[in-house]
Amino acid sequence: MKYIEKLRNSGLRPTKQRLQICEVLFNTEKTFHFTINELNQKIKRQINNKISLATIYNTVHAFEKKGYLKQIPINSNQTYFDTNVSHHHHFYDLKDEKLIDLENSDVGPINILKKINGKKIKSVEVLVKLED
Amino acid sequence: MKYIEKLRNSGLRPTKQRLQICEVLFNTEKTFHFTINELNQKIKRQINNKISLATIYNTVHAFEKKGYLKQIPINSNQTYFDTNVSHHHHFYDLKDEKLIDLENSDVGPINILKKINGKKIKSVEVLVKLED
DNA sequence: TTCGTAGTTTATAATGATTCTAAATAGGTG
DNA sequence: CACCTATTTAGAATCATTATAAACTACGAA
Repeated sequence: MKYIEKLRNSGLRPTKQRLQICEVLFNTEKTFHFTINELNQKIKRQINNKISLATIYNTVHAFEKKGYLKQIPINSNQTYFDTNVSHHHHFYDLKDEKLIDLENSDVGPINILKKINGKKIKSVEVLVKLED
Repeated sequence: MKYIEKLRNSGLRPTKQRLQICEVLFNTEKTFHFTINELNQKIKRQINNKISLATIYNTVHAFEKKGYLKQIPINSNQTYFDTNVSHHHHFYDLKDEKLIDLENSDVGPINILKKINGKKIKSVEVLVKLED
């Protein structure tokens, strides 16, 4: 299994549940956006197996801490995650409530002119809201 | 009262509660960021009067719909609002969990090169995460 | 291989923000 | 004033997320 090393290298034991979640999240050409609830549905369908919601929350948060997933800053009642952890941005379609990737190369360079004393910039994220 | 017309013009009846909330939100030099919970505390202190939480939620959402308040896109368990409705951006201090305004003029022009068919750009918001 | 221990998983309860409900109250118009 | 509708309210309901505590598992050491 190709995910065993990945997990071990981050200090996460490669358990059955984590490997199955890896399959669902990373064993695909495309990256995608999801909520915990959507992921739960996808696991049930794809792995044909139920993993406890608590485990899914734990695992997603562990993966996020290790940099395998990114949280997307958006106002929603649910938290959105992204399997694309490269530096990029998002469109948010207000009508369809859908996220669309906006690659870094599709946004001109962003220059933050203001500095905050004693703080470093960790990330710069752009959210472009779309309407019809 | 200077807020009566403002409310009436948006089709909102100028009730005692709404006027008091206006006082707390807009009767100040400075704009600020708040959660519903923080607003509730501020009302209790400043107006020395309790307004039902349901009313505060209703009013804040009504004001947001009318463009008197803006929701700030950020991942938090609580929703943040901003009394500064001009086009601007935010720093988010990850350690202190505090928002700081980033004026439009402090960010170079942002050029979105990708277009989505049939959709117009409604807003472009930048979130700059800060660490120590 | 077996053991021991710390890491994981799980069902379920708890939490906390937000929304809903239904009854009481208040604005505004005739 | 009289009426009708918008608004307020306390409290219940909802829903995502987190905590709990018991059962289970990975894995290094003996």
